[in-house]
Amino acid sequence: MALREDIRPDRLVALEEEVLGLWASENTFLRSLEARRGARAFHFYDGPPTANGKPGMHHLISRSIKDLVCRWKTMQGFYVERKAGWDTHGLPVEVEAEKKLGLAGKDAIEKLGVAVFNKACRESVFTYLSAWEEFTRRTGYWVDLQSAYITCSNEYVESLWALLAEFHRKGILYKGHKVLPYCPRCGTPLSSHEVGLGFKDVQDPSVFVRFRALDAAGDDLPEAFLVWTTTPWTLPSNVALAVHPDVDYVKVRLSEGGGKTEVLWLAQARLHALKAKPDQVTVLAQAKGSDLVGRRYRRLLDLYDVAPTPNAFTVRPATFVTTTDGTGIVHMAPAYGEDDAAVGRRDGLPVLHPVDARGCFVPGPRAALVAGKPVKAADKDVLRHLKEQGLLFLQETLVHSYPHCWRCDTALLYYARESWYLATTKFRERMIALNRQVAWYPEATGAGRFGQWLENNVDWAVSRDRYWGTPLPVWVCDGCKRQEAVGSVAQLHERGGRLPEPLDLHRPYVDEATWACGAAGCRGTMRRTPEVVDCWFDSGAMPFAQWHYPFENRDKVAVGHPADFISEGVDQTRGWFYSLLAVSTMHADKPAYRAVVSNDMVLDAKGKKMSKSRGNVVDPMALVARFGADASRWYLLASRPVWLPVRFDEGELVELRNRLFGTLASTYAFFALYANADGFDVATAADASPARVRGVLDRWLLSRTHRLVRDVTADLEAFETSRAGKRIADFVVEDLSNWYVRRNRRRFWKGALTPDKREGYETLRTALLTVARLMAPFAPFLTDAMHRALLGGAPGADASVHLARWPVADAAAIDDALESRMDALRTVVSLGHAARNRAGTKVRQPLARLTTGHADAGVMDFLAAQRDVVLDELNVKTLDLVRGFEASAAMTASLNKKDAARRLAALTQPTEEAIARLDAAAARDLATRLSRDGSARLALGGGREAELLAGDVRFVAADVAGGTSEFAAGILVRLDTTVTPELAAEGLAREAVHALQGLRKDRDLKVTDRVRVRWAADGALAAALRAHAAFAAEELLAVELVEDAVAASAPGAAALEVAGASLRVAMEPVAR
RNA sequence: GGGCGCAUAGCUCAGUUGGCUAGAGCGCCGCUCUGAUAAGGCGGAGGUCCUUGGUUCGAGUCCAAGUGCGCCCA
Repeated sequence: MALREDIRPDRLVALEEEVLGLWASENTFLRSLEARRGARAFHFYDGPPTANGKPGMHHLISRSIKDLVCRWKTMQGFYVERKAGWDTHGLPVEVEAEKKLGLAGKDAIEKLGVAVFNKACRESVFTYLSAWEEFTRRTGYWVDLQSAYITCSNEYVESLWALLAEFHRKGILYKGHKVLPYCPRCGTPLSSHEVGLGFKDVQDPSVFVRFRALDAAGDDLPEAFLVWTTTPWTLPSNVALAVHPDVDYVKVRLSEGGGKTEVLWLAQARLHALKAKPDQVTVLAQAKGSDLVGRRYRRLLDLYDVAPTPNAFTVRPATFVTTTDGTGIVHMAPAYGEDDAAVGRRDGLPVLHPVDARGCFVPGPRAALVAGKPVKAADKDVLRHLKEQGLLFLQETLVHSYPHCWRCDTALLYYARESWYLATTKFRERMIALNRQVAWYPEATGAGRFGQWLENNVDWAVSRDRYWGTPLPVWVCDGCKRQEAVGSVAQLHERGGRLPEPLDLHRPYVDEATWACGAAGCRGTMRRTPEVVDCWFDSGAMPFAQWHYPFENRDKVAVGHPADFISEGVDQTRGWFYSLLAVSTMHADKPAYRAVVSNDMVLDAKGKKMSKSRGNVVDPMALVARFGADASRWYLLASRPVWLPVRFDEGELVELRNRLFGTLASTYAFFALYANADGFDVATAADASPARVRGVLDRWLLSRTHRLVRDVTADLEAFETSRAGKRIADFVVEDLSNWYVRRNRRRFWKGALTPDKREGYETLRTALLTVARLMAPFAPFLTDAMHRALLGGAPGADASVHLARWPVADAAAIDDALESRMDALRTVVSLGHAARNRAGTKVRQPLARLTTGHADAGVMDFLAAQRDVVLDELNVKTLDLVRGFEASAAMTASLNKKDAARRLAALTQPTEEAIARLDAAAARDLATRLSRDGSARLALGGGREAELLAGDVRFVAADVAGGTSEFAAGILVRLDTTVTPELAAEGLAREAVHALQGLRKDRDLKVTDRVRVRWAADGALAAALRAHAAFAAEELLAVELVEDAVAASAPGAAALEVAGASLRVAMEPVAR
């Protein structure tokens, strides 16, 4: 069966469409799964994208990684289930719906009705569903969309309820306070995204305040804690101080002018904050922060009542305290700082929040100082008061970046609000331990960014005061405040909660389910707390919820959790990567994944983030339509490690398509063309192996192929996709195309299908098949077309590369010696070209002699055996191999530091200098001694001496003689550039053949077409053609080549110019 | 402001445990080859390996500080 010949560089995109058609009609993806059913599973979790935005480049890169790994593992024999998912809840969906409905703010939503609003949210969720489906199909991302999990489905929500109810039962889910950025003018909290829009440099007070220390009995001590703040208005709400437990603190006596002294505590590293001269400061005592924990102090400002708790107005430990500014002692107001609130929750501190929704202090019996004032305006009143009380140590101003409302430019305040939390801090040590079991790529993200984040873990604020999300399944009694978590629809029904049909586990329907509290003496009603769940909880729970666990599929979760592999962008570090780990740790005390690859961003060519406002967004579908999914995927996977940012540059994509995919396709096309011409039938071809193949070039290519298999497999095991990709590209371009095929052109072109030629075809076919398999996970389209063709093009899907097994390297096929000898041969050829170039002699002009030599006997023998390759490549008549030839050149020597330096150590540099000083004769003498004795001593001066071994010194030709010699890599080449009349005639004949080949090409003759040629010329050209008629006829596939007068009107007539002379020809194809 | 990462030729990137006389591809200039190729070959121009200091016989590589950029967080 003939090989198809239309796999060509110019048809790459068309081939992709064709392959997509095959996959659709043959169900190749499902077949690839079926073929592995029952095999060992490789578990993969797909992070859910949200379908109410269009797919972008960042989706293409992370999906390319996922697809690569899943296809590769499938080829390795694993069963890799790929269940898709859709993220459907959350604020972005609500904002979209608000826009669509023309609503502004929560009041408008409530007025319209939550039912109508959530209906709009649900409808908007899949706005771009078809775009996503087409993106998935066209880019070759193999994922099961049919069984995709959808986070807003009743089943999914019910699974979340089960988890949340479990957490509530275990005491992990609780109600507390959360500090949110809040605009006092607009009266609304802002999301972190909105906060990011409004940072401005502002001038704020920077003040140091004395907190008077008390002893255990509550009596004043003659010392104070020195504390720094930029928000004096929060001082009335102070309830504790914080120190870092591991930081060194000192108690110092500070002498001011006039014999005044005072005693202060602060961090040793912050002593300079006192702005005192060294002789004014005496250290009285030293303590770790942990030693100070529990110390009491006198309340700074007693403006508002507060219910004291045991830890109130004491020193607390907190690792967020730094010594980069301030005093290392931090004032804590849990109502106004998230760090403060976290410590407050941990240590049971009261929350003092005397500020109203407009940002003004509330009235109070002792609060005249600030009551009714906007908080920022109260700063100066607070400071004046502290100064009067002698509590203000130092007052300055500071310019720093502070968030402002992006709408009205008001400085934001951080306010405490009620919120539900997951007590992740209780699991911090477990999460850290479990994270250590995870293989992170790159490693630094796991240990660094993620590890640090875990170290500083705070409880997860898991509720949102919104509408479109998983309803928090906690019902609270409006009488006795008793809480009940509901873990399933059935439980809800058991309690008497009723839900309207059809079932929809969302607001407002779930809110309608109520029942009598029933607690002793309570006549209250159980009502659902109105919050919905942070959508990160949705995605973090997907290992369980995607299977409607624990209601169904317990067995699947038992074996499929944790996943073997997940991958997303690095921006998910604190998103999905965290929520997965947190939920898995709390529920199952397991990590959620064993290996995670986090890719970096796709930036524009200038290194700027792609954004709509900048107008530099690249549409992945447009890219794929122009350059193909193969090239686009390869570019993202292999242009650099995926965990570095990509600067997307179209020019590089063009280069990649041309160099790698163009070369591969044309290598295939070359094979198909000649194999078909010879009637070589791939369907009956055997796989080539070194044991079967006699040709050196064939054995060499197979050695390179097996080495490639070995190295690429190792690269992929380490998720080093770029390393693997570069190896493959180098192999395809350098080894396969630029050497093997180039060297085999004549072998395949000439003559009939000899056994040797068959071996060549089989070798090339094996190499192409292997490369197709190695490349298939990266570039699934072209490789599949090639693979099917190379297996004979028989109908049926089994020939798909995606059903093939990943190649296994045969160590016995890897021949180091052969490969290094071939390198030497290629060096000889390369040097020969350089010599010709320098001499200004075209390769078409034959030359008589090339002389070369090499110290290694194996290389010499190889060069002798392969002399025809050299002669052909360089168009010379004879190759002289001279042993020791390189020694005849004038030489300089240099120290091979890599090998010698470790042994020579401190003598390295003197030795290097001594060797560099050797003249040509001394260098040759050293070379002689080293090659004869294997070692030599070299005097270094100063009575020192270096012992050198044979490999320690490199010898380099110092002086290349004229334009005829070249030297590199231990090989010297000398070219005899004399052109005798005979050689000139042959050169001329070749010029004529070249011109006639051009004519064949111009006439669109097939490579295999025979021709009949008549020609006429004068002088040297005529003589040359007569002398080399047989050669010319063979090259031209001329059945007849006769010298005869050619009339311009003759059929197939043309006038050519050859080396300045005129050649008239008539060329006609011969009907076969 | 904090954490993490990155910084090597005009561009994109290699550079493994320190041994470098710093490489590749593209682009540029010159020459050349070609009946597989959107290619290939040979040569050339182009580098304070971000800066400063340190460790070492020796630093692109290790350490410290700084600068710039990116991401995440505040």
